[in-house]
This record gives sequence, structure tokens and C-alpha cells, in this order.
Amino acid sequence: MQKRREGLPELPNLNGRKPVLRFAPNPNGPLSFGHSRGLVINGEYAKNLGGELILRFDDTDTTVKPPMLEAYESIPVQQEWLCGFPAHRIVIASERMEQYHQYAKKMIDGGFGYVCTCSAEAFKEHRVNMTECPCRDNNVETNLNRWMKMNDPEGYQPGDAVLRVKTDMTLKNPALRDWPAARIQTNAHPRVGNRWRVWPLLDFQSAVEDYLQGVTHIIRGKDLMDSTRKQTLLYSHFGWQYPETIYWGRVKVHEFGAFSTSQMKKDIESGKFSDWDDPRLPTLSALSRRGIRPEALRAFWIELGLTQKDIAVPLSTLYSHNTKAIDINAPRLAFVRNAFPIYLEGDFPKEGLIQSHSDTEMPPRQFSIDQGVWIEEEDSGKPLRLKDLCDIDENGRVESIDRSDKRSVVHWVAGGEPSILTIASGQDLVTVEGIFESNSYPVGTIVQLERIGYAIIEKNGLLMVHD
RNA sequence: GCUUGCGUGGUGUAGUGGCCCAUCAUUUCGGGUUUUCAUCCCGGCGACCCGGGUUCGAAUCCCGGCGCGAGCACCA
Repeated sequence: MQKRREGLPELPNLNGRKPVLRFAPNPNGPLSFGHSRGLVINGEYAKNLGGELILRFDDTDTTVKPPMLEAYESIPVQQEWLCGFPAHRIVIASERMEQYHQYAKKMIDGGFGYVCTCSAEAFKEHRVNMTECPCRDNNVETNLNRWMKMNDPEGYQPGDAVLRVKTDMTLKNPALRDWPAARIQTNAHPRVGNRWRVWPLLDFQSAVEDYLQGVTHIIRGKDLMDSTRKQTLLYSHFGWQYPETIYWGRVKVHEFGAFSTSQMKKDIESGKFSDWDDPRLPTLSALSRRGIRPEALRAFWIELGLTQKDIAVPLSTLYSHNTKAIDINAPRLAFVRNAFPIYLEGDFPKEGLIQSHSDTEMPPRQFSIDQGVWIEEEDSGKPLRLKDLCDIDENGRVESIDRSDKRSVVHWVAGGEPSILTIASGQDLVTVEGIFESNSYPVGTIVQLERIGYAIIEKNGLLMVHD
């Protein structure tokens, strides 16, 4: 028999070091399911190898993806919820601007960076045709002057100039040709206001910060492969060694469809969704609210591993991991949908105890019947076995206390409370009215509704977890 | 168009030249336990994109084809 590898593959090129990993979301909204992969994979390596996990806020865009202040609070909370430990370091890019400016200047001083005043369209021509733009030949002094003009409110305006890394306009890969490192933005940043005018772009900011933080391994989506190549060119200009880099492929979850942070934000504002934890959304707060446990998310991502294949996974895979996490602690309770009353005639136990979970020592639940019980309308009209109680005919006449034949076993509620079960079904929120067995479990308890599935107790009813 | 990456059962995944007529999980089907259509247990079905080549031997190496994805933003 072959040996089967368990868990994540070994981290390459560790050479006895403690790894330093990072996860760098844009705080333009709360974390989503998609983010959880980066958090889980990087977090697991850091935890298992005694290394460090850096949580970095890449908040250098105030225009296209303006930062959301609440996200700086919620992201670390969700990171800890998901990983099971707090990040070892938190870095906020907007508070590290001095460093980035310092390295931008070093780049100009070193002659491998220049300020380019070509329009985006004009530069695109140069990129496509492998020709050098006129700005490329300017000397260091000119570039330093132009750099000052970029930083001067009286100087260049947004769109007038960018800082570029001098690579080679004849590089085979067009994405790498003299790529932009910084641009002018005049929108106020919610954290640092208008203190800065020139803001680094991802490839520059991230590259410099990884160096400053001593990041040893970068694990990220393969859509960032060209980012690695760009950054490697910058590193060699500075004489630095680029971290070991590992990629994963694209993941599609059909049930989630295509959500973007900015689209969700709009839909919440318009009232299409109640909030970021609306059960239909793929945010971590929604998943948490829906009773998806962090250990299930971790097992899910670890099982997918680090292949570069683009994959489509059904949510049932995540649910199966979640069932393993929640079943042992989920007390069994009855919820009767579309309740239908049955008056019992004959002799039967009026009070008694029923197991809450056959595999555990969980305290049993107690029932007390006055004159009848509720059953689901769909079950009515035929002889039934009331689970743990008695056999009845279609009119409620008690036929046997012990189970006498193979008739269907159904759940029932005596007394109980009217309640509502909410089910997130794609873009719809389905609600089912019913009678919920009386109990004293607190809000947040995940229970198993017999013959229905797992649900989590909320303040105003039940929310379906999954089957 | 240029660049770059991927292609193992329905869905994921293990496998880096012989231990592979291919692993494990999930889905599905059948059975068992169970007074839940749940949990748990057992079993079945089911795969190396195609074509060449290298080799005694290829899922694994090489070439070509086909298919799918991503980058080429003054977003991250």
C-alpha cells in the first residue's frame, strides 16, 4: 500500500527557520468565505510550525476600494474565530506610508525608478509595442524633482504622473514591463486623512512590506503569479531575496454565485440584504451565524490543499465537515412544520422522558401531554408511530404503546411554542412556521430538528444550518 | 494577441518512473445499528484529457494537440 499524505504538504525551503506568513485583505468590507482560504492555510502553517501569522491591512486605495473603518475592528475578530488564535502581528499599510515613501525614494536614487507623466493610454502603447516612453531616460535629479511635484498639492494632479519601476520594455511578459509602483490620490483616507498624496500600489507596497516584516513564505492565489514576477524584479533591484511562493487555484462555490464586497455593500444599503450577516451572503459573519464552525472551514480548506487547479466545490462538502463538528453536541428536538393537531384517544403515557442524543450523556427532555399533540400536516391522515410514544390510527386512536408494525415513525410536539424556521436558499430566504418543542437551550445553540436537519437557535426563531 | 498556469472516478484529493488493473473524502446506490429522512458502521458503482515519443517499465519524463483558468489597471 502507498502512503497517503495527511493534511497540508510540507512547506518548501524552510531550512530550519520558523516561517513568517501573512494574510493581507483589503479592509473595504468584512471577510468572506473566499478570504477564509488564505487565513486557514497561512494560519495552519504558522501554528503547526511554530511560526508567525501577520494580518496585514492593504488599505492603500482610497478611490476604487475605499477602506471601511469597521473592518479594521471586525477582521481581527473573525481571523481569531477562524484560525483559533490571534495573529502574531497586525500591520496597517496606511500607517506605514513613511516606509514606502522612503523606499520609493531609494528606488529613484538607485536609478531603477522613474516618474512617468505619460497617460495610461499612451503608456499602454509603449507596453504593447515594447517601446520606451520619453520619461524613462530622465536622470535621477529630474526624477527627484518630479517625485516632489507628485507629492506637492500645487504640482501634479491625480492621473498626471505615476512612479514606475524600471524593468525592461522588451520583457516577453507584457505585464512586467515598467510596472507602476505608486500614484496620486487626493481622496481622504478614513484613517490618515490627507496626510499623504502619493500612495503605493499593491505590488510595491506588498513587496516592500514583505521584506520589512521578514516574510519567509507567501501563499496566495495563482492570479497573483505575475505579481510575484514583478516583485521579484523589484527585489533584485534592491538586492533582496524574494520569499518562497506557493499558489492555489481558483475556487467556485456554485451556491454562492458571484459576490463582490462592493456589490454586497450596495445590496445591503439598498435593503436587498439585511446586513453583512444575512444568511444568504458568503461572509464569515453570515456563515458563523448559520452555524458553520471554524473547524469545519479549516478541515474544508486543508482538504482542498494547495493545488493550482481551478475547481468547483459543492457546499455539501463543507456541510459534511460541519456535521462532524456539530452533531455530537446537537441536542435532538422536534419542530413540527405546518402543525396539525391530533387528539389522542386511549391509554398512553401522559408524561415521560426522551433521549436528547442517543450517543451522549446529554440530559433527556421531558414531555407532558394534556389531550393531544401536534404533528406535521404532511404526516397526517394515516396510521403513524409517534416517535418514543405510541402507535395511532389515522384519527388519533392509540393502538399500541410498543411499536407494533412498520408504519412511519414521525416526530411530534406536545405543547411547545410557535416558532419560525428560516432557510437560506440561494437568493431567497424561505420561512416555515411551526411548533417548536419547549426547551431551555440558549440562543446560539445548534440543535438537530428530528427528521429535518440542523438548526441554530436565534432570538426570534430558528435558522437552518443544513441537513 | 502576448504572457502565464492547470488537466486523476459526479465533486475534490493522494500519488514526482516499478509498491498503482491507482489513495482517501464527499456524492450516489445497497445493507446494518437506531422508535429521526439524522448520527454511526459495512459494502457497491465510478478516474489517470487525446496522440506520439523516451524507457525493460509512465498517472508520473519529453513533444504536439485539445480543453479550462488567470495576468497584460494610475484595484487588491
